[in-house]
Amino acid sequence: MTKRKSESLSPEELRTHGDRLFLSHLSVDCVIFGFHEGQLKVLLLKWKDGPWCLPGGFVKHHESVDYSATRILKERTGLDEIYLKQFHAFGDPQRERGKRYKQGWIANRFVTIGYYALVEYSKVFPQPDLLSSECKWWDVAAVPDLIYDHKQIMTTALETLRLSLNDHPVVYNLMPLKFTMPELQRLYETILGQRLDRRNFQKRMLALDILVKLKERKTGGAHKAPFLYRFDKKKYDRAMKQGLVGGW
Amino acid sequence: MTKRKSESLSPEELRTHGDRLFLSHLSVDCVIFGFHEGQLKVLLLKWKDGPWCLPGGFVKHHESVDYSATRILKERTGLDEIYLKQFHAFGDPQRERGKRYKQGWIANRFVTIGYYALVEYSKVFPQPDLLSSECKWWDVAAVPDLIYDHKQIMTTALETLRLSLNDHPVVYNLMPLKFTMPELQRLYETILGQRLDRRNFQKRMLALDILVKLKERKTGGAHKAPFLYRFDKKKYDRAMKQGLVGGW
DNA sequence: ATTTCATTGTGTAGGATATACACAATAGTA
DNA sequence: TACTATTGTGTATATCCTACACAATGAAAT
Repeated sequence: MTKRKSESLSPEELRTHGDRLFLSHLSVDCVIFGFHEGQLKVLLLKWKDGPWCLPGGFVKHHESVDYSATRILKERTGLDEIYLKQFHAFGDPQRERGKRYKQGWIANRFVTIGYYALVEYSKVFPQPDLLSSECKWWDVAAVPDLIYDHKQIMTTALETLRLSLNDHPVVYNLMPLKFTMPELQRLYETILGQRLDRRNFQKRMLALDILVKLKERKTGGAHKAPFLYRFDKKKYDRAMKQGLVGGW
Repeated sequence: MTKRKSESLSPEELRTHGDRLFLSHLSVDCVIFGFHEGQLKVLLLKWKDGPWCLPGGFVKHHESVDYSATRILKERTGLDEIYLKQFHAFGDPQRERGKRYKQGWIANRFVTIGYYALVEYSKVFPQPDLLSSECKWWDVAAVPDLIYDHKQIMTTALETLRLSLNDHPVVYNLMPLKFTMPELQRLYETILGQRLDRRNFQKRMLALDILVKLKERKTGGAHKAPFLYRFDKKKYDRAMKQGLVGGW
């Protein structure tokens, strides 16, 4: 095994001899969530002349899988230091049925490891990769047909996010620096797929003791100006570590 | 690619040419939990002339990863139809440092997918595999040094189990058909690593509405004979599906 | 300038749930 | 027969969750 390999492959080389650079049979797919104008969004790629799919990639020979996910994320969004969490591996041999490539390395069976990312919408500049013609945000509620089992991967990611909301206030990573309580509530509601009581929501959020109420209000809206809040990063980090309730 | 391959390999063939039967770079490890005499147990293998490790194996070319885990479990415990859950993939390139094999297929880097299983102790007849000399239960609190990152894999499994206890009454799979409330409490306590109040525990368990109190008592103990309980499978299954509390 | 209206800010009462704690009953043992 | 560790059951309190009401406000409509 040579010590160093070419650090990049052409699309053609990838198809035929991806194993020069990457582990065989293993891929990574990222479900990248954002939040904008009251809607939960997910970042999708469109293959040249083909279907939509999740941004994904492969694992280099001497690279950790976590790092692969980070790298893919960086390539697609330009973002570093993102909240990124592995949530499930998808290992059905039929998961890629209908694959377009019948030959070469790329035609192999791939087990894919799913990660979801929470990013601040406004900071992202979507970038298609070499095999793609488009890279853009979609409303979670309105994603088109996706390739292979990518729809299921997305659904599982959302499900995981929804559950983790119970014990971890992960939404920090989706919100801008300053935000109003109604905006935060909208985010919870889209993730949970359920309306929440405005007053109880506020009480619950404040009880977490991770928010700071600012003096400013958000003006420009057509009604009473809501206060702005920001996260108290220290308290937020502590809450993330400890978990929220416990149950036992 | 030939359609059918030999369904088994000798240990030597596995070392040198495992890829005839298995996917490269991918393995499965199982953390098999049991409960006996008030202690949470985990099933470990000992390599011939080597360290202890988790029961694991590889993924056949046309087999789902879930099935691989099921197969490995069956081989080690003789059990079918077991509660088995994927919990994390471990993909650090350094995770197998100190590997004994320097050559051949087995020397490759492996990303491993962790599953944990909950089994009824009394039904298990531990069986070593071809590479192992021993297969036996260890107290979770007293497992020896394990190979590679297997200790961390076990810890992560336990952590996952502990958290899932909050929303799913998974212990069904660890208990015998009939059991007493103190026995059930002992199980919760060992999983959680924490003492619980006897009276509140009972109330909480009964409130789940998944237990049936039997007329019989467990005799033979040195004190007041406790009642026996069993799970109401229907209600239990419903509780497993729905989750327990919700939070939101 | 005044009214309108959707929205925000804040509080309270009631119910459900969790926690802390006490005493009687009992099966084997001394 | 008394003793002891354990089990069965209940209650009072605090805490949390849920449902709901009313005043304040800022832009838009009149």
